[in-house]
Amino acid sequence: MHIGEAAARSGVAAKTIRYYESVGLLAKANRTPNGYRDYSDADVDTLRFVSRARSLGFSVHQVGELLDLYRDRKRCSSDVKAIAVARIADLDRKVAEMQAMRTTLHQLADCCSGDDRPDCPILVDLAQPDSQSLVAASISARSR
Amino acid sequence: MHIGEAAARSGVAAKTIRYYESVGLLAKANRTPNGYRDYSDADVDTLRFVSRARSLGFSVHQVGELLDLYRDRKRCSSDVKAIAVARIADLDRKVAEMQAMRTTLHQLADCCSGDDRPDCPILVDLAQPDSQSLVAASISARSR
DNA sequence: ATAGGCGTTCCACTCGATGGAAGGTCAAGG
DNA sequence: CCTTGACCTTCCATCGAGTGGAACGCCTAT
Repeated sequence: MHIGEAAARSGVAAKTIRYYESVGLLAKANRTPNGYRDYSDADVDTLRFVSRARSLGFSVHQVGELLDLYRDRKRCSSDVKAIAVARIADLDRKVAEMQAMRTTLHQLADCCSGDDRPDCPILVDLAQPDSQSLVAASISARSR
Repeated sequence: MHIGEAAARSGVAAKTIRYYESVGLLAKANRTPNGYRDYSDADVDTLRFVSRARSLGFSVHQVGELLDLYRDRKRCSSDVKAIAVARIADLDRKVAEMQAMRTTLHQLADCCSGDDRPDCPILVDLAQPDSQSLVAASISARSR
C-alpha cells in the first residue's frame, strides 16, 4: 500500500512517517517501480506500535530501543521494564515540578483582586528581591 | 556593568540575555564605547523578573506580555490575573495528561515480570490491535 | 609581547514534527 | 489528447528556547 493508506490505517501522518524514516526510527521503505513507498500490514503494525509508544511520552530514541527489543526474540522483559520504569520516574519528576509551579501561581493569583485597579501582587512578587519573593522561595525549595 | 556581571547577578546566562534581546523580549542594550553591552541595576531587576516568570513556565511571549503590564502604570490587575489563570489551566491540562500516561504505563509495568524471560506484556500491548490494547483504550479515553 | 579572560557576531544544532514549494505519477472525465 | 485532481516525491524553512562553537576584538597583568 502507498504511504497515504498506511497513514490512514496507522493514524500516523504521511509526513511523520517520512520523518521517522529520515531519522532512522523506521527502516527505509520498499519502493514501487515509480518510486512510491510501499508498505505492508506488518509496517502498519510497526507504525501503530510507534504511535502508541510516542503517546506514552517515550522519545523517538526510546521508541527505537523498544522497537529493537520488540524485534529481538531473545531479549528479557527486565530490559523493557527498565525503560518503562525510567519513563515513569521521568513523568513523576515533571508532574511534581508542574504542580509546584501551579501551587505558587495559584497563591499569587489568590492574592490578586483581578479588578481594574493597577495593584497586582503577581507582578509585585515577580519584581521582588529574592528574600521577599514567593516565586524565588519556591524555586529554591525545588532545588533542595 | 558588562553582560557577565548582569548574568551573574540575575542568574540568566549571558548567552540567554543576548538571545532575549535578539527576539525582542528585552530592549536593545546600551553600549559602552568599545561596543560592549552595558547594564544598569534596573536591567538586572528586569532580568530577574523574566527568569522568575520563565521558571513558572510562562513562555517567552507571555513573559513579554507580563513585562508590558508591569511597565504600564495604568493596567488593571485583572489583565495579569487572566494570564496567570490561563497558565494554571494549562498546567492542569498537562499534569492530567502526564498522570494518564503514568497510570497506563504503571499498569503495563505491573504486569511485566521484569526477569530474563522474553515475554513482556508491555511490548505485547503496544503491538496489539486497538480493541485489545490498554494504551489504545487510554488514548481514546483521553479524547472523550 | 603575550597570555588569559572577558566581550562581540554569526552559524549550526537540538527535538519532533509540520508547512510549503516544485515537480512526478496515475486514473477518470470531457 | 488534454486537463483536473488526488496522490506521491524531494528539499528547505519554521516553530521554542536556548546552547555550542568558531573566529574575532578588547583589556589588563605579567
